Amino acid sequence: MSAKRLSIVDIADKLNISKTTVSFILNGRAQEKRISAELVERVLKLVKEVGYKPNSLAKSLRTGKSNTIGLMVENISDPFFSAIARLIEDRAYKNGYKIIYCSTYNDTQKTKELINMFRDRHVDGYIMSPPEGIEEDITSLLNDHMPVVMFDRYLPTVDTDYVVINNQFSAYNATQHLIGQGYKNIALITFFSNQTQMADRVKGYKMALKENDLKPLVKELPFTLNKKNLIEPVTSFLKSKKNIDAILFGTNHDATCGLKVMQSLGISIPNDIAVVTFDDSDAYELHTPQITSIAQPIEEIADNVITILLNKLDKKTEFEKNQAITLHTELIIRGSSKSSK
Amino acid sequence: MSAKRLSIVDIADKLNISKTTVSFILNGRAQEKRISAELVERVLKLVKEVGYKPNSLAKSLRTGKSNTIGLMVENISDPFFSAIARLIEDRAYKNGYKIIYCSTYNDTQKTKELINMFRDRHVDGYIMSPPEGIEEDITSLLNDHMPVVMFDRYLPTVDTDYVVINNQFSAYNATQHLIGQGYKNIALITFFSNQTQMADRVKGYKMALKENDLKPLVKELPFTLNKKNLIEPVTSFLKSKKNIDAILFGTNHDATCGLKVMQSLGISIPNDIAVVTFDDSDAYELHTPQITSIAQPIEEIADNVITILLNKLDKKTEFEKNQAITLHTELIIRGSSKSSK
DNA sequence: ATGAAAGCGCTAACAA
DNA sequence: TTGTTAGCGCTTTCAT
Repeated sequence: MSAKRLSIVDIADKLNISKTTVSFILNGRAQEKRISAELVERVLKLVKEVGYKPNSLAKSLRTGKSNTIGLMVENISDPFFSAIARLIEDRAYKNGYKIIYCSTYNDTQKTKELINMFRDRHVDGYIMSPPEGIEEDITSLLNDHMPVVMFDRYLPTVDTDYVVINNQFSAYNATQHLIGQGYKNIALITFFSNQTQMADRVKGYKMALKENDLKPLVKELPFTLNKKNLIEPVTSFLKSKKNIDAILFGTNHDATCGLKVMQSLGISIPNDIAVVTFDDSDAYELHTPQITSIAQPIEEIADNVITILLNKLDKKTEFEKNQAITLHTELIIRGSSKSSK
Repeated sequence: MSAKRLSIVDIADKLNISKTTVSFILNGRAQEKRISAELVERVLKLVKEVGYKPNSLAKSLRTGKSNTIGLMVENISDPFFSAIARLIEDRAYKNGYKIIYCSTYNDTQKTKELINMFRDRHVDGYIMSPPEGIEEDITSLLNDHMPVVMFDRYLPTVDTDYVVINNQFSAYNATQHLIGQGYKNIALITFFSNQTQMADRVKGYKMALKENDLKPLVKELPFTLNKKNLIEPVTSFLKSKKNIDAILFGTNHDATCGLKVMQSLGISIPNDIAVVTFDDSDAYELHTPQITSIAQPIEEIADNVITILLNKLDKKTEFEKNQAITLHTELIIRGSSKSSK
């Protein structure tokens, strides 16, 4: 067992032909090179017989193409990102691409290093939910003609393809819904960031309030992997703001934590406080009462992202206009935001 | 911008030395090769200045090492697996390894192909939660001296390292807990598989019942990504078995689905039916009542897995005994399994 | 219609 | 102490 791995030369030698010929045949250029059908057949047969597989490293070194996509998400263990990752992975593999992935944890420095690693490994394209402060690195990537597709958020000063949702309207719409149900003291609890998606959510929320002459109240949380770190700030916030009658959560992470706090404080939903959150999840459907959520079109997001990237990867002509795709969310109204008044 | 990427020769030329010297210095063999500290300094300075990065493909081609780990999980969007993936990824990157990952969906054929892809890409080691029927492929990997670490389950007929939990005892213990609370008609609802973890869970469940002269009732579900496919079988099962007073779910996937069905059927927990499930999750803590769960030691699992693999990767001497690590779960008793009698 | 040979960027045995 | 050189396995130009 474990015989030395065969190389293209071995194949060529066994058939007493040159490795060039084998290479042409294996790369589907037999026609073009007018290699006899008979020879093609023999080569293919032997290849199958001995289970020869070209060494992809050598191939990559030579061609400069690695058939690898670098996928950088905020956190692979977040349900939103892992769902997207799974769908992207599927399509990528089906198209002959492998995925190298990593989580950025919104850490700029870490992301810079990761980009370097990816670059170093000659990934053919990048998919990322970028943290702030890496505009330069991305620009440098683009200058090297690397395709980069962003999702969930984008960098306003960098011209790339991206796929996002209509964050501002989604937040606006959700807030209007709460207002329509008679709530007047609506807080927004969200992790703090200048990233576009967050900025837009805050904007939409404030706009709805303004239109109704209500006062915004935003509680910004730090970005943290550990929900435990959020318990304390959320608890003290809820304890100090007794007049809040509704909350909009900016992400599922924030909401899950917020719900736990409300549970432990004995706050009744929606009687004491109504709840709406970004991102849907089984947990919200199972919750009593069920939680109203702003559901992102996960499949559509993943689909658009990978389609755009595969397209760019296909064409030599990479001088197409970049695409900015904005998808729509669905406000799923459930018990947590029904008026109790 | 986007100047042609520098190679080691460029560095050597600029300094009028040979690329060998540069290579030695960059690989920390300057001492050993007694290269003058002064030269080392000059090289390092230039390298930093121009931002030279060795081409890792070329390096891999030459050394046969890719500094890549292949990670194959059942489904990256499952919270259990994505949590493990995140932790493994972290440690891997900290140790200079990248991760190529994929989801197997328990599909044997797909997994075979993926193993070939990984092998093709010269990953240095494998981490996987293996589906059934790939014993041969793994054996072949082992014969080629590739380190393979399994987790969540293992293949009884293949001698590899693996990290699992004490499934049988965990199921036994949970079932005993239900019995202790006075429940007598305890069903096990789980996705069907001959994989070790599932077989052991069923075994533990049955053993507890037998000890108490109770009758087992196992509802096997198909493996499916889409929870919708489980709704129907679970619903009809619950409708037809009116005398069930408690359920043990085999995975979080099954439980989440089961809870939805119970919700829609208006089954009260624990009054009508008590519930315990494998795998803990925020959703269960948020559920009303909170769901008793068998919590797996995620950090410990990930930690052991990656530690074992990194060790193997480090040593040239790979002829150490394989490790079989069995970790313990924690039965977190909550409202869903408290006696109502 | 097929082959020889150069070279992708790197490491390491061997020379000097 | 440093350099020469032969590959790793593949693609591709240029010959034949």
